Amino acid sequence: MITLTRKERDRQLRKTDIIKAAERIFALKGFHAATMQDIAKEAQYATGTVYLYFRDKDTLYFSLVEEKLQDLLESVKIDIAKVLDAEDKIRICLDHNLDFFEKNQDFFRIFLSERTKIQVQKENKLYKSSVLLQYKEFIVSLVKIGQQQKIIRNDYEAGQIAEIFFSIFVSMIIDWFMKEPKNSARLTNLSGFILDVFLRGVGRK
Amino acid sequence: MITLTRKERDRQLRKTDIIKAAERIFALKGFHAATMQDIAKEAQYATGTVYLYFRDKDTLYFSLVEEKLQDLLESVKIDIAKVLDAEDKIRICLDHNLDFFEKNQDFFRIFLSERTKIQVQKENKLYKSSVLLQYKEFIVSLVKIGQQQKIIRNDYEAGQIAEIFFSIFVSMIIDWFMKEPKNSARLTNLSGFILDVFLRGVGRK
DNA sequence: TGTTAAAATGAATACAAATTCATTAATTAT
DNA sequence: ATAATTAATGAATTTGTATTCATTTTAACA
Repeated sequence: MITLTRKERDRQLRKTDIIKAAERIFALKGFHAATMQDIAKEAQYATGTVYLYFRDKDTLYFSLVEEKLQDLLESVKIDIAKVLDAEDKIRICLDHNLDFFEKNQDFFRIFLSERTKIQVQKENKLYKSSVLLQYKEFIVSLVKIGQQQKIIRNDYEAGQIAEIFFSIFVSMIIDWFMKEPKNSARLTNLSGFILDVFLRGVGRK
Repeated sequence: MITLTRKERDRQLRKTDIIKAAERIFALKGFHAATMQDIAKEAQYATGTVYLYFRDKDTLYFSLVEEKLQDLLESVKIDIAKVLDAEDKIRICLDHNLDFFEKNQDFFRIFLSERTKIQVQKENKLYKSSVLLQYKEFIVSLVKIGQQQKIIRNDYEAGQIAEIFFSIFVSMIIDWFMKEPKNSARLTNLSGFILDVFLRGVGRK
């Protein structure tokens, strides 16, 4: 049975190769303008080969989003469990995200366009990005911990506050990406600023 | 020459009809999945007729975005000029936007997907959504007024703060849209909450 | 009311790209 | 080493839809 396992591993490696290529192409051209040929070429395979690993273009796209987000979410969860203080948890979550997206700029572009979609209909199948939902749920849970520990107001809904937290840091990443020359400063340097704005606002006093 | 003018007016009316139909279809299906046939049908014209009014699909799409945003921006600017206090200006801007997007929910979906793009390449032509840029510039100018009047911190860049303001209110609109049953409460009711979070943050103290 | 011009139609065309599949190459087993 | 199995190839097929244009309908005008 060792043979089977190695085969499986090989197959997985090739899938990952294709996903990496797809990531670059989708980020560069967007979902529709990216062709399966582009992706195959980038991955150094023939067009048909991609179809041996992914049923169709949608499946490839969703596998990519799910896999990446899953990785991010898992690693954030592990690190967050190490501390008890809510503000620390939030800071760690933020740092992790900033670090992740700095290292995965291609994926960030894809992530951005996914953010508002959540689900996509094709024929009679309905693909839901369950990980994106989990991701959002996770942030809500963080906010709730903050509310319990009294560092976050509880006269506002946790869902709304989570949405605000999320949108602030996403907007700061966008802002960072826009600036030339890229990679001038580390994105993680913004973590203090973002947390400050989130907790204390931008008011003068 | 009266004939010519009336003709022009008629033509404009038909263009607006088509834009309204396009708005519904693009919002429902997204740019790529929306077909020119869908749009023509929705506008109660034949497919070819649409092409008598808009060169191609991209042009139709951009006309729609530009026209709508232009309207919003103009009306906000007019109302804002009526007051001098920065916080009043910001509140009016907010109210206007919330009211506008509540009344133009289809357009909001389109707006969302435009937000991060700004420009689109087709063949050798480059379409820039200049109004979206103007819109963002306008918010930056509001923030600067706030900084001058000392209600907004000036140790942060106006551009960044504008991005934050923008993203907070967009995220609150998304949140409102998600909630069922729709239209439960007026979106404009959120204006106080948003302004509060923006200026004072979500911290407990 | 008949003639001409403008507008609308929608089937036909063009084209791009997703997907398939008969063929070829590479691996594995004997 | 050879056969059998599995993987890869990429040209051909299929599909979907933007765009065109010959024809029909409507409006303008005398």
